[in-house]
Amino acid sequence: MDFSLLLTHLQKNVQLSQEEEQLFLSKLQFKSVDRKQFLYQEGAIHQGMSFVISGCLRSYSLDANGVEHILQFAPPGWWIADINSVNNQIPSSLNIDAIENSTMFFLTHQDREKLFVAIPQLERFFRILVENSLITYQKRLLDNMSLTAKDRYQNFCKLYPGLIMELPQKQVAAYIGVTPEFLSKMLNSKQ
Amino acid sequence: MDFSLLLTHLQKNVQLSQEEEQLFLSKLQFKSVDRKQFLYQEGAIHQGMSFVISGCLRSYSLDANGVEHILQFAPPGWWIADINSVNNQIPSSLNIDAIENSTMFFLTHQDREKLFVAIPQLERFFRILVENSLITYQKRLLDNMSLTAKDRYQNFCKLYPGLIMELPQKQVAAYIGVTPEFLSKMLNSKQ
DNA sequence: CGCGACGTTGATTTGCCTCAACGATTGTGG
DNA sequence: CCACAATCGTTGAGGCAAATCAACGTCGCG
Repeated sequence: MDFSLLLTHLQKNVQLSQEEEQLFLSKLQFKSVDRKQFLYQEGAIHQGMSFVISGCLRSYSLDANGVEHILQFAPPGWWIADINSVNNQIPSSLNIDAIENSTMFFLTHQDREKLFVAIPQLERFFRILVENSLITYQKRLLDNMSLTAKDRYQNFCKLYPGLIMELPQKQVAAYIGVTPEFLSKMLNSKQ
Repeated sequence: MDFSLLLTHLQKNVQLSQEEEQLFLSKLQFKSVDRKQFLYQEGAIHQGMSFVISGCLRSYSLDANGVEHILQFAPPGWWIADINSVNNQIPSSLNIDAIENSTMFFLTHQDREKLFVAIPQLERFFRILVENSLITYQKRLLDNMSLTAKDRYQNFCKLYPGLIMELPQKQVAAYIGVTPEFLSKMLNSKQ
């Protein structure tokens, strides 16, 4: 099992002792999800969060008309979860599925709570993680309120520079908040 | 100095010893900001976060055309800050000002960091706080992508039930992401 | 009182959506 | 290995939600 990606990520933010590190890693469950398969679906109570090792996951909701709106992509090195469902143990309004065949480390809510008691620094790690996440969502919300679709597309290209190549256009459209048709016209119109 | 609102808020999430509680409170600076005055402006490096005791603050950005987009209202019992500027000590892209004459407890980034070392449970408190905040921003983002202005308005009424009464309509418009003119027409059209 | 901020209303415009049709590509089973 | 279905991107015609611009009434406040 290759923990190097996760450990690098961890050590960038906090320092754990050998024992703490081992305890943390021991709680992780390896999972793999094939392309187009769900990790969790809307309506289910999601049991934990995933740290993606390979492939790519996404979380999205379906609106009243059945249209997908993508909240997040999770390429390797990213965490993904429906925090609301996991933390409060309530049915999720999100779907999480794999865009490509993917592998991940999975941490249940219960295990995470136990780890927080045993390893206070881990709580610090997740606080930092979530604060950074909050910053990006606040920025994205303001961008959605103030920018045109074209500008949001360019922002997307910067945020996920590697991803833009290998992602179907309709996924990008569902992320920046336009229809696939409109994105197509936008990209093919001069200027 | 009346800490009761803050202490209630704190005790709902974590248990601190008497000494820890005192240490925490000792780091808070009382501030008051008059109506229409800034706590911090765009371009400045924001120094900390505020817990509102009375009145109401707001954070917002100005877009390329000078239009305001409101990220958050903070009535009594709410925290407000530009986390990105505070955490990373970079110039803010947000303004924070007072809608009404307001009072608050102010906690600097430096003091908060010191407190996290002395009181691990406080790090837990803020992790929980930020996770809940993240949940609401994720929901708001999805709402912005999938709902009509009318539905967003109704959501707003639920989220800030007391506030809707005393808030100028144009502030509500700047929060839900429509022009004041359109909100006016929306509210005055039957159905 | 008079000014400035706010809400209202109307005419017009526009960014983006809807629906529909049609190639191109992919992948899958016979 | 080919045939067919499914998925995706493209393009066009038309429609709608919301923006823009402008004018005007009202109110609170210095």
